[in-house]
Amino acid sequence: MVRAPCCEKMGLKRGPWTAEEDMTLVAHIEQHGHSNWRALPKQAGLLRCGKSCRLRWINYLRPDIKRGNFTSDEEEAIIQVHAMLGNRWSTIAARLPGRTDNEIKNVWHTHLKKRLESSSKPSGQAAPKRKAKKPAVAASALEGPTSEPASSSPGQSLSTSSATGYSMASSLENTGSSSSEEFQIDDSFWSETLAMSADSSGSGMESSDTFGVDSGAPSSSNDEMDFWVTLFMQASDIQSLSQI
DNA sequence: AACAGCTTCAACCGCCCAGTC
DNA sequence: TGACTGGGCGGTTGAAGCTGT
Repeated sequence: MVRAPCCEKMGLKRGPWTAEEDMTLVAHIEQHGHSNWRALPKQAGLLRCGKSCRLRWINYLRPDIKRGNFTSDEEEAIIQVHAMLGNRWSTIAARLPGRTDNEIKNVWHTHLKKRLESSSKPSGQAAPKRKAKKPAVAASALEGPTSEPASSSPGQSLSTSSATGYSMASSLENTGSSSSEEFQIDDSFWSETLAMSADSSGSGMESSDTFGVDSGAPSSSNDEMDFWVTLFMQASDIQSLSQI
């Protein structure tokens, strides 16, 4: 089967988006929506392929995007869900309102993965050479309504302070672990968790929307995912209770 | 001050899957 | 039923910025 290339390369622009292109794209989507990504750039007069437009919109221009550093709660959530699901970035992103899969992926590879790796090593060789530093680069490029000045200050660690006012659901806040503590799954976790899941099965588990997110995804395909996420969150509650 | 090395992140690539004809 | 299309996802890349020497 001959598959057409995702977009004709000829004459299409690549690379960083200009503010003008951003404005054009946003204006077009606000006016017409994005029912057809492939046709969109032509309709909007953009010399970009549809995929590129989609990516730009999803990862950067969407009005509900939350920019700026990740809160420690968000980081914890990523670590925890990643521990269960692996590199299911879109699924993880669905649990973090305003965050994109791409952003989460980047944070994972640049911060969290190293953090976990270093924590698993013998103490002493852990810390990255440098502290996290700059504000989000591109956020400053786009003076959009949702771009907020990255709240980082020199020397700010990767467990970012949040100026967003956003906080994760209390289930995470109650885990009793500070942001610097690493999440670990031990045997007691699974025994407690599985026991609990047996109890709760069929008895109306809490909404799968543990983070207060409406992922918008049809439940059928995400049932399994939701199950594990919910399971995990409940287990977190168990652990926090046991620490009281 | 200049340079090299490192880090970050926006953007691209290619594959897969679901929907449509 | 199979071909085809469009959208979505995860992995990777490379330019820009930052830090250390």
